[in-house]
Amino acid sequence: MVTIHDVAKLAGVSVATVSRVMNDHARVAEKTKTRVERAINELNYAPSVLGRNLRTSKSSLLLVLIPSISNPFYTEIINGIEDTAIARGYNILLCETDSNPQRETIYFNLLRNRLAEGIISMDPSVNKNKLNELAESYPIIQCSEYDTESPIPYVTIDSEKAAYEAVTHLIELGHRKIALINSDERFLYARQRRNGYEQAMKQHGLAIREEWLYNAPQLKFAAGQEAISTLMQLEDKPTAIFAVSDIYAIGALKEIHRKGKKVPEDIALIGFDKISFSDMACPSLTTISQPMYEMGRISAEMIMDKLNGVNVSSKVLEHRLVCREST
Amino acid sequence: MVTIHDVAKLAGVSVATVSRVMNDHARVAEKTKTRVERAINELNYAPSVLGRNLRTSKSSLLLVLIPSISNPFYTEIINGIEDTAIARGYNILLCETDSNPQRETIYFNLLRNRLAEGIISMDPSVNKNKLNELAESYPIIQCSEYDTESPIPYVTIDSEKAAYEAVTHLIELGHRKIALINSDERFLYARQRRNGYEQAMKQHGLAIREEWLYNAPQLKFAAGQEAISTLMQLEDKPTAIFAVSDIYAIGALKEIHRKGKKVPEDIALIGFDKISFSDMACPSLTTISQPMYEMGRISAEMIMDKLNGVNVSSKVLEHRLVCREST
DNA sequence: GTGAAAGCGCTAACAC
DNA sequence: GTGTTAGCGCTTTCAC
Repeated sequence: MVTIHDVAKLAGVSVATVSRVMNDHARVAEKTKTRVERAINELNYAPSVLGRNLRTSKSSLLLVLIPSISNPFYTEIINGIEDTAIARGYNILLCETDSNPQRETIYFNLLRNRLAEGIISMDPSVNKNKLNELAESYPIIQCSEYDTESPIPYVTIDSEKAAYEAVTHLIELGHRKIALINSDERFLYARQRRNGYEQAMKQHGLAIREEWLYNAPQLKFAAGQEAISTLMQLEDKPTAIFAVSDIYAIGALKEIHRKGKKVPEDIALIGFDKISFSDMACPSLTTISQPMYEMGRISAEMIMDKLNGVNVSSKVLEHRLVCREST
Repeated sequence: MVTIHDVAKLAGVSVATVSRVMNDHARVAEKTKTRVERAINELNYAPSVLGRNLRTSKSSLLLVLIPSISNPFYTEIINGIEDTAIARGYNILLCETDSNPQRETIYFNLLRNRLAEGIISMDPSVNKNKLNELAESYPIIQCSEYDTESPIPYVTIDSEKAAYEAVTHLIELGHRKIALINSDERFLYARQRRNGYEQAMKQHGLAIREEWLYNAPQLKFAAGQEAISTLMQLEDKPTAIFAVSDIYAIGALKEIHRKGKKVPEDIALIGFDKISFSDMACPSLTTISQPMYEMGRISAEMIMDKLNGVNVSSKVLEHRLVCREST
């Protein structure tokens, strides 16, 4: 491995001068600079991030915590984070937590070790206490999912309102029996979307039947399919379904077809997120569009502001109802 | 930040002893050990990866290079890599290259800096010269896409044979006019799958018409849709299509429906990869299944073997034709 | 069994 | 403008 010493030797200068050239700090004579740069090129020198970090406590690395890489919702957010971070000289360390506390600890330690400078967390099941503790010393932003009790700034949408609008859309189409396919209600967004659903139902004087409320165990297509199997066995079947994720909606769509029913004629269906595949489903999915890329971009900007000592405050972005063929 | 010195002070020992306890190296007196461990817990000490790496040139970090995080094909491979790596005490630094040479350089430097110990590359458009040069000094594995000219070990499938089987499947169903939706043929897999397509056609005495060969500019649903727009304008329309990625096939499916045609009655369609969406499409997609998770697992094992000085050799895994409703 | 000290590659304060 | 040097947090010889 070629070090700063090798470069200094070849250029006939001190390591300090090489360092100065690398970081173009103090004024270095044009001639010396050229000589050093030539040496750098000749040796194909790349400064050790390790040595530099150890000295400066800066790593230009951001930790991004996601529960699973397999959900297109997250990948779109990550695109936003990554573009923004890279433009400002930062890189991303993508950490799939799998909602596993042990993995979380590993990643948290990277932060405490100064290997990373801050965290953008999208993990709903993250250890909140630890995260709050960490947030006292390090820049942390929550993206999408957040903790109402915590002072950690977040970027999100108004899930309750969005859910309210989704269900209202179904009601306006004439539906009275509307089921909800929800996630695990340990998650804030799941509770919020349920609230939105209930509000819309109540406000229109519609009954909410316990049996129309389905909580999926995992964020997978299969969960949407299973939800339909359950709901279609009911005596009093729903005529419309609000799924809190496109993933569930797509699974549901598949299963409805398999049962020989039609969307939206027999059952209307609305999803949430507007993942790219939602437009490829047939019929294409009516859904609530989240500004995923934008959420990523803003999270990244917020954390880099924090890194620079700028005060940041939480942001709630706009969602949008996208009417397509499934309603 | 609490350092090894703080622990040493509190425990009333030297930093060397703390280090020994941390790495349970030399024999440390049971009593001293307990004392040190108590201090570690009390201070909530986590050793600095930076300091350690600088000293040992080990980071327990693996670089994973992918062109884009948005493709479910890659995410499934990453799951395999991650599970395997974590089980062996390694972590993943996921690097989205966007096929951008500048980003690649950043990530390559992480390796040269000893911030990462090895690379698993899935990037087909990676700078091959640089990668080969790097491979002389560092453990590198190519996953899925590889370079025939290079000595770098790889894990992949037999794309040519798989394509041959896919097309043969269509021919056996009675199709004579078969189109190919291919990727950019700069990529090896694209050339291989084209070869497989041509072999199958020739062997069955079928004509290959230039106009049935479509090369998509990007790996997006839209590319599959555009392919259909083009193919359906032909005078001599194909009756079946082999798409080298499920992404193209799903886009194609959508566009075929939009044009009021039916799959498989009017046009049969076969994809490649068996991404999770492929089963949610309607009709569900016939496709070539790649053992993505397995490819990831094996890549990770290979690179960790290399890290331990074990010799590794390239592996070609089995694919499988999965017949579903689109053919 | 434990401590002292060198040194990994780098930056920055201080000297000249 | 440039060089000398201390020291970031850690591991590992070498003494004792």
